[in-house]
Amino acid sequence: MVNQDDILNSRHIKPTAMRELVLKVLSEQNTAFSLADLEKKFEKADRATLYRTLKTFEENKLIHSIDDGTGSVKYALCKETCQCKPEDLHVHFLCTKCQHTYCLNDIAIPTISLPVNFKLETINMVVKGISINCI
Amino acid sequence: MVNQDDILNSRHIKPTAMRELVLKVLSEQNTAFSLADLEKKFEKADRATLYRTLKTFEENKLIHSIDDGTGSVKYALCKETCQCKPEDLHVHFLCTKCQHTYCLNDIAIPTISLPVNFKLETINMVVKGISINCI
DNA sequence: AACAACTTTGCAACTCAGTTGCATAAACTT
DNA sequence: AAGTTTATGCAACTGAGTTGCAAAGTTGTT
Repeated sequence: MVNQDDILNSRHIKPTAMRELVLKVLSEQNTAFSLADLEKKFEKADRATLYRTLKTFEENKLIHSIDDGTGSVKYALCKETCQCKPEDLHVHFLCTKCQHTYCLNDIAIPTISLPVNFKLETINMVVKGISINCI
Repeated sequence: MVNQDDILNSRHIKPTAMRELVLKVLSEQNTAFSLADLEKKFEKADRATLYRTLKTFEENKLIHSIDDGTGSVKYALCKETCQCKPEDLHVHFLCTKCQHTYCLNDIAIPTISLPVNFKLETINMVVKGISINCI
């Protein structure tokens, strides 16, 4: 098993106790995680600290954020090699019943040919529907 | 020119003075419009009324909503024939400089082959980058 | 035209996600 | 160990979205 500190260091994030705990929780999830979800896991931690921890992780590409339209931004761990460039991006799936958001890591976002007057930077693609667990 | 009331009636929305005004403003835009944008256009109208007007329009598929990740949902007129089914959907473009969101009506959302355990209902696809007007 | 029934509007208030300032605590530097 | 930088905790605020309720407007019936 890979050491949490190694992961943090490899992304140039100083490993603090708080950050190790947050990383641990994130790596135990199989669906994306909101700030509110995270708060529930840490009865005694401060919302602002968790918020800034997520921001730090995101800035350093340890996690990526997903805007799934539920009103709260969710986060999920990036793959080790991820640089969050367009070619690294994948599709996300939001279950409209349980509100869980899944990373479909194996489904790359299709290439789009934009009109010439638009220059692409990134793409957010969220498929919504029902996950079989919820039928 | 098509009559506002005819448009409202064709979507089974009772034409009131307020709704005609909102529809008029919406049809004059070439980018998607948020509730806050709408408020600015009507110094004296109430936010809740505008909010409910947009909701009514959306429920009746006169407009569609776009979650572009800016934190405020935007709205744009549907094409006459639109029923907001997956095959009616198009890609949206958010300019990260001016925050305007464009409907790319001619770019349909590509078909995705989902894992068998997910049943598709709808897709939100937002391409982000710079519009040439903003360079 | 007058009445009742229903719909829309305006006002006020509230929720919740996200965010920031500031003081304290912890970690790092020499 | 002293001083500098960085992270954390608390409090407070912003802004989008939303709801309850009463007043105003609309529609249908006689």
